[in-house]
Amino acid sequence: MPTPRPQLVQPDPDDEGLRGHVGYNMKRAFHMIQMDVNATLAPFGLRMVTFSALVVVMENPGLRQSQLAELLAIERPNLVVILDELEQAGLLTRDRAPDDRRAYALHVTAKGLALCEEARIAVSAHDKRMAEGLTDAELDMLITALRRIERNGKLGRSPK
Amino acid sequence: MPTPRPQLVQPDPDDEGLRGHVGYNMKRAFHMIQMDVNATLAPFGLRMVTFSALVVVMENPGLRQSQLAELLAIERPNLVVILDELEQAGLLTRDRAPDDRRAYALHVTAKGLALCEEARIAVSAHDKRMAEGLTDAELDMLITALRRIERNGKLGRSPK
DNA sequence: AAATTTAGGTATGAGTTATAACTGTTTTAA
DNA sequence: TTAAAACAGTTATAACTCATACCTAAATTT
Repeated sequence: MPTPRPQLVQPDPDDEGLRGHVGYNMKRAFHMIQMDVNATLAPFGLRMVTFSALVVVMENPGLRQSQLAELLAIERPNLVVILDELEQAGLLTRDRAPDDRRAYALHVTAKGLALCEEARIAVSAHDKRMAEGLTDAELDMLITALRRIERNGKLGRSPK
Repeated sequence: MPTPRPQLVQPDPDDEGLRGHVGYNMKRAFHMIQMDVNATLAPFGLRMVTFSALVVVMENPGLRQSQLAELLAIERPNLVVILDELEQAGLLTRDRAPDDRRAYALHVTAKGLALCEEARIAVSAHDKRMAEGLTDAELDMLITALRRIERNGKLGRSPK
């Protein structure tokens, strides 16, 4: 008696088989964060990357584009349009570097500084929202673990 | 005396101003994981999504496409090409559901099962590699935190 | 029986990331 | 002191992911 192929086995299907993998959970969590942070930054005319660039330039005035690309782990060609966006919005300037006529020294404008401060408050609120239910210690450990994973990934790829 | 604008302030520029935000750290960590897991799965002809789909179908035989899309948080249109890929590779089948002529019941083939088991071992090795330096307890907490964030994001968006 | 909903699919557009190659400038070396 | 190499920024482009609108066939509702 050939048993017919079962069509519906699980009464309540689930993805628990994947939940043990870090990558799967992180992909889903990151997707949520990305949605939320972009919605948070939209009123400021910013995206996650442009916000990141703005903060780093603000805290490292005079930075070169290549340095910024290196810090943010972004390819230089992609950074160009990001800076175009920020420059056009009047949030930062590309000043020619006096000692190297190839390079630009990046500076945040007063307008950029003000917007960045406001956006930062909004992002911090977003952080708090997304981390609801986690203790401060758990949050610290989360960030430590994420940095550890990033570092492990770097070590694995191209020891340079 | 008008002071000239400083061009290089930080001797060693950094992105510490962003490191306090969960999203920034997660983006970078996830990027590393994605690189590594895709490199890990490439020899099997799989990507992160196709692997995920394969595992979930394997553990929930007879699943409908819409159920799979729901479980993986993927839009139905995007799932189509993923299943095309897996079906063409002979790893799973789309069997017409006897009780509903619109629907397909998904099943993993013997070939798919074998490949999936092997790929899983490779992915587990990848997990271990990426989590090096974290204790089991820390890893558990990381996953718990990620699921918490995912859930917080879901609650925030579309209460449905 | 007509209207609505559902399952799967097609087509398409937006957004992100990566690569190759180019211009102009600086540095290194012959 | 030129010639070669390296570097800063840019352009163009391709691959991949994700989302939306719309279509068909079949089921369900009214």
